[in-house]
Amino acid sequence: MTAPSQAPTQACADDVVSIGDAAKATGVSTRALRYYEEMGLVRPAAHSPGGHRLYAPAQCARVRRIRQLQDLMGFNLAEISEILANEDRLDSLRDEFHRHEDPAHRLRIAEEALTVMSDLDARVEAKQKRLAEFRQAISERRRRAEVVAAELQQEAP
Amino acid sequence: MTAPSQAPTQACADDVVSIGDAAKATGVSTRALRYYEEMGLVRPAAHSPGGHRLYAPAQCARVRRIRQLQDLMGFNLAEISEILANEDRLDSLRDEFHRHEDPAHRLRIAEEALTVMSDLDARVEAKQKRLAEFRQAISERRRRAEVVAAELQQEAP
DNA sequence: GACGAATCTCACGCTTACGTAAACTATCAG
DNA sequence: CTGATAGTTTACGTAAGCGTGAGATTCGTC
Repeated sequence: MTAPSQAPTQACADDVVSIGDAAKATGVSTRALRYYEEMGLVRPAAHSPGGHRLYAPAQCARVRRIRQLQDLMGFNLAEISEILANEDRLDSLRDEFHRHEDPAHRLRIAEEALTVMSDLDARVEAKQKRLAEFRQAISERRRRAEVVAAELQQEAP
Repeated sequence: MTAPSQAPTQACADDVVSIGDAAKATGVSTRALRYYEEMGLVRPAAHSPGGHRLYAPAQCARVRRIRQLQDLMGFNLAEISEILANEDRLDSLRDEFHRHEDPAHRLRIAEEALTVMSDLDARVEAKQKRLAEFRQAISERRRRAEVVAAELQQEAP
């Protein structure tokens, strides 16, 4: 198993930053970082001997991803947790794929990846559909109003 | 001004129901109904002499609309409040439109309706756009995986 | 090694959207 | 008129997603 961004690896030792710098780099508060960790969303790449959290670029990217899913797409942390789990699974499947040569094995991996992506997609599709319907309803009323307005423009210019 | 679903009219006297029946009819709790009222989203059509809330079909429809915007589209009550205000405004513009014959006046009404609808649409468009981008990203990865899987199918059937 | 800044771990506070219990009152069947 | 049922207000409880100290440690710098 290899969930890259989430793995509790002892870090590449290099380019890890403190929680404060990670916060600045991602635009979230240190409190939020600790909260995400508590919720199992992002674990520091390592800890200093004294117990301070250390974040590698991968973790910062993960945090930015979390905010994206939150702010821009309106998922809650529970949903985000599942989505990230799926994405992590995809990454690990990629790794596994490249580590094996056997076509039959690769096929099984590719197929699992496809189901995971279907799951991800379905999750979003539902949300998107509602919005599309809503916009449809608005745009219909809008077109009718535009026709009326155009007619009135002719009548009383 | 005529905001149909929201007007504190003394009701059509007919077919108004108690809060309990309104709750059953809309699928929300009585607590939620009182909360929506407190937040200024839905006012009962009338009250019984003893002070009990009475809901007409229009209010029930409004409540269902609220849940739709909440559950299916992920708006919070503050946003919903604004959306409903816009929709109420559209309704009252419709009424006003039909009460006046003057083309110039009608044109002004139609134009305001158009701006209100633009506002409503813009609100949703942003949300929808994010979701579309997300799905796009997924479907690209998906297509690549499908190609790989197809190739492997050939190789090891 | 000392000192200020940054982190650490509790731990309580805040907002949203209600749930839930308490103590009364209104409505309706009989 | 009498319950039983349903409704009313008031008010505290809850889960999510952090904000904000408090008091103790640790880090980086001189």
